[in-house]
Amino acid sequence: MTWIYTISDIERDTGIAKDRLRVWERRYGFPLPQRDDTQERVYDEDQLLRLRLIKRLLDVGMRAGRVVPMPLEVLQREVESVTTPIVARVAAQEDQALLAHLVSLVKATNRRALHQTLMQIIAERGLADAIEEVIAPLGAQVGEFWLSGQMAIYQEHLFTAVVKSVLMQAMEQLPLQANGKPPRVLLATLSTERHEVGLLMAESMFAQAGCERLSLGPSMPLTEAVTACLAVKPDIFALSFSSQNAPKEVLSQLRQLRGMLPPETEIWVGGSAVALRLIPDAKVAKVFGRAKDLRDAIETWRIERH
Amino acid sequence: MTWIYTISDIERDTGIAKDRLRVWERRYGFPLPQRDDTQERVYDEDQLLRLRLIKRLLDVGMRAGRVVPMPLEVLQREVESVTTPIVARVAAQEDQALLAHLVSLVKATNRRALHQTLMQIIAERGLADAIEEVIAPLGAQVGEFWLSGQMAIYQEHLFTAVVKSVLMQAMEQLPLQANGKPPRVLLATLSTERHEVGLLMAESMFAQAGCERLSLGPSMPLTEAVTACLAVKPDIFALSFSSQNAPKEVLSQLRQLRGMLPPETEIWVGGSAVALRLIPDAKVAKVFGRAKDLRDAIETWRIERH
DNA sequence: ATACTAACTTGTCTTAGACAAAAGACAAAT
DNA sequence: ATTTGTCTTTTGTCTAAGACAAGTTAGTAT
Repeated sequence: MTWIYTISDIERDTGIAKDRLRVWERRYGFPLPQRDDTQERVYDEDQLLRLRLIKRLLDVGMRAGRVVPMPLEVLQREVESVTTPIVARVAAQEDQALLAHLVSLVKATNRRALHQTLMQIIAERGLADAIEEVIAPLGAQVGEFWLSGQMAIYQEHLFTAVVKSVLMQAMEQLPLQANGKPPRVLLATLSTERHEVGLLMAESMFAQAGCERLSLGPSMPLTEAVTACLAVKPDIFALSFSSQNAPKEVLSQLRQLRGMLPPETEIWVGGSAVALRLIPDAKVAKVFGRAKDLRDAIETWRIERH
Repeated sequence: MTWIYTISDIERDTGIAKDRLRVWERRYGFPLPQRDDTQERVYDEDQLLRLRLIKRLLDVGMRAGRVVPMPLEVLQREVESVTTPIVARVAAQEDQALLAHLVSLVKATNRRALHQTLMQIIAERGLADAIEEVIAPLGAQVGEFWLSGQMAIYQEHLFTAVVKSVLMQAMEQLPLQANGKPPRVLLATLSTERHEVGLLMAESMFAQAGCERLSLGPSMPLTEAVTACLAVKPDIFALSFSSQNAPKEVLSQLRQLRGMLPPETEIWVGGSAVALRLIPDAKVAKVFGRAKDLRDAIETWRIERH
């Protein structure tokens, strides 16, 4: 069975806006969908696949004029060359076997075993190290497998669901007396963001450090995030942006936020969004590339402020 | 300081598509934004506020032509009159005080106390009863408070975050030997859906009943949900639709699903979406209005099939 | 009352042109 | 050799008004 898609379906699936799809068609000649009886665009499976790869390459900063007209094989080659080095350097040598095992559990949709194994790793290494050394690298690897078609989206979702459950459970099991120390942190993702795991990993790092934390969960409208921040008055407002976000949007939202929040509230951001590497001056927000940096930054904050 | 918004900001914040905003302007004369120096629409705080209320009334099934032109005061009155009766009938008399207390914890953004109290209630009543008697009614009440403006969105998010954590934790703590019984259930929400709590409550009910369950979490693209279903071959595919979904979309997605899935896979749906009340025949999907019905249905399924 | 048809509502699609912001290219200045 | 400034190209999103398919309501006939 082969499926067909409307322009809305494609937008929902790939995150590429309708206007953008139409203008690509006009300018680059791709995608050139069929039309139905009322002249409306009808896309096929192949086009969806290509568009997913295109989105991924745009997300890492390539330009539309170069990427959009590429045939499927070239796209696959490009994506591979972009992602392979990431996966390779993401985990320590000695954990590669463990990662392979965990990946196999995801592929077998073995929820129970995956959950147990991850909980055990957290028990052995501690929450922060488990995230840095195993969970984050595993997430990167699962993402790459999904992209290259070696893993179905539902398996990636399953993985995400298990990780969420594991992290929440692990945070609840942290010793209680460690909680409530400064800095006070408010966590959220803004409304364009659909990925919650990055935020949970950040929250876990704060929890491990004993910070007093309050997570609003995913998808807060910008204005509401500001309201929350003014009410809660945290020391730090922590945000997570996945690579699915348009760089433009990320920067504009961060600038708006910085303008609306009182200057004494620090903004810390993390995640895989490219835009974060482009934030020019630290006056807007403090950017974190790796979980480890977050741990150090909390230490530094405490030394400086207390 | 008063903020202004572009049409994109408004779309992001309210979830109303740009096309829709423009056509409302043309047809109903609202919102009539100012224009900037390049003739682009500039919305103000008041318009955003009105649009948020309008969206809520549309979500409960009112028609655009009636709602969109309403002035602010009328909108507020309408919202109030819609929500009050719902809250009144939602919980048993003897739990009203408890609910009021829990609401006060949400309003005080007291995450810790809320979490502890809910866990305690689950320990006393069991997961299923706690959901039916306390968590679901509380959710309804929080939703209505949010709707009527007595509670900020961030407080609703906070509540949601705590409930997610509580339910996940509670499910993990269920006795292991109770798991693995039929029916096998696959759970998901489709890609338009942003609300995860309804799904988690459903999952909890299945978990309490000892069903073998696999949750794909929120926001699965329709075609991927089908792929997952064909791979996992569950007895039941359970879906949750919140009221934020356009009724049109819900019905069309359910019809598509029913067409794509093998007939022996039952489709069970629940949630606050208005469209669910319109599903005419049980051939498309089995609809659940209350958590209790789900419990009964699992029993019935077991008797009929085993 | 019920069923059927007709009229109205409403959201989303269509077209093509315009333009601002970002990125790239390249020369001049430090 | 790097930085700085300017010019050009790229790219996404805005604009307009029209069309139409589903869904909803109203009206008529049975």
